[in-house]
Amino acid sequence: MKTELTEIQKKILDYLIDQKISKGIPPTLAEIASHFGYKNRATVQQHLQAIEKKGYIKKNPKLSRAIEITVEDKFFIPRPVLGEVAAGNPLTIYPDAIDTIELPTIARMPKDSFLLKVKGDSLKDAYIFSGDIVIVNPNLEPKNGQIVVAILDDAAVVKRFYKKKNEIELVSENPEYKPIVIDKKYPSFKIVGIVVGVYRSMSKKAV
Amino acid sequence: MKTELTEIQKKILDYLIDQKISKGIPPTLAEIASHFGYKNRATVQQHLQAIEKKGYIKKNPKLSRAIEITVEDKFFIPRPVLGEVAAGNPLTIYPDAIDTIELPTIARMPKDSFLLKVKGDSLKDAYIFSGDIVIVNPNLEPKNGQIVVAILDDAAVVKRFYKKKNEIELVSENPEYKPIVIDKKYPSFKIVGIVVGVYRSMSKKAV
DNA sequence: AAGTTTACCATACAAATGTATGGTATTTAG
DNA sequence: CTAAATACCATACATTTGTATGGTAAACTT
Repeated sequence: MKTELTEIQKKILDYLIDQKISKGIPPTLAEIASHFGYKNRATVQQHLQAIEKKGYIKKNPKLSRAIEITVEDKFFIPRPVLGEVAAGNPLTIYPDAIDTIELPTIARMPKDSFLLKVKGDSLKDAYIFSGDIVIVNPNLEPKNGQIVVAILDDAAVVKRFYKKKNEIELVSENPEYKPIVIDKKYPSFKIVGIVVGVYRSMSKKAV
Repeated sequence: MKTELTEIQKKILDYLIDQKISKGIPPTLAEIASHFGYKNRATVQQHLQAIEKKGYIKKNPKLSRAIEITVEDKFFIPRPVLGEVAAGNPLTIYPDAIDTIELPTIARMPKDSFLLKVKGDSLKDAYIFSGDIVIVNPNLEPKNGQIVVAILDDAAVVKRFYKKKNEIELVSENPEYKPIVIDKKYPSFKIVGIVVGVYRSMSKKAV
């Protein structure tokens, strides 16, 4: 029953998905109409009916915002990964998203936190591997022993954090890499955030 | 400004969060009222006002379902972990939740999927370790090479799945453990679901 | 040329929704 | 004891929302 969508229908479906990611809730007919410049909701209504007929969404009648997205392959939603971060030697951070990963379900990012893809194996004894996605929270104070993301001379690293008297030590879990020691006042050093979780998608294929 | 919530207010906030996770959208006043057995929406309305006053939510006036959860420390949402699952030798599965973990909202799970805590190290070469939380989707067909959760004689295991002619082979990544071979018709064997993701919380303290 | 699909508009309406106001009973704080 | 906070109820009302119906115009079948 799944026919192709027309261009406009595709745009509306994209908008539905986009809203569910960014706002957390699907829009109302009025909001869709306003976004696309339609002067009344009936137009949207008819588009939604067409999209539903083609099997991409399911509407719960009478209830507001009750648009369910039923497309199987939209189950996983691409989210931008802001950059790669080196667990071993520093890597340059990318200005924009370099990649997207498929995070399960239509989910909202925790406020203010972001994702980084780890490259390198220096944290392998902390069970973080190349390709893993770390969830970074920039609003927490790092404590000794926690794993942090830091910027050092325009490159980003993921290391375990230790605060000393006048300096900060960033150590790798992997003994092959030596600790980085930075003076606290070193200008081009900044803690980006602490790693609050590690996520790895297994959906595509086996490792 | 963040005063303590009363018991009932806490329950309502929990319900809001829960609905946002499971249904994807916040409930309407009527839905909340019906869930708690209130005979009219005004009661809910007053509770929401109280919760908003205490700074836990933010309401967008006039709009339906426009309840935003603003609690910073609700960054992580408690989710029940349904049981432990053995990566090495089979472990008994628990009927009810054995634990809750704080799952970041980004790693939110596809509908119907659930969490299991891995115990044992037989999958350590697939980078899954004891204590990790696996996200299990019961609605996907397992393909060869994927990591699945299976029930075998009332115990659950996490293994890599291989389908043969008349039997199914469940292999560990760790060479110390031997593959389990099951006849396809073996009665007390069932694939529970496939592992779509692995999550590990790093927030509490360093490993 | 006639019919179908697509893409809009306008109007109308019932139900859902949020909100305002006032009331009662119980508990808690001063 | 009095006042305030809490936890409900009832009623009322303006919007919002979803939906039904009918109409116009362009594009594309057949």
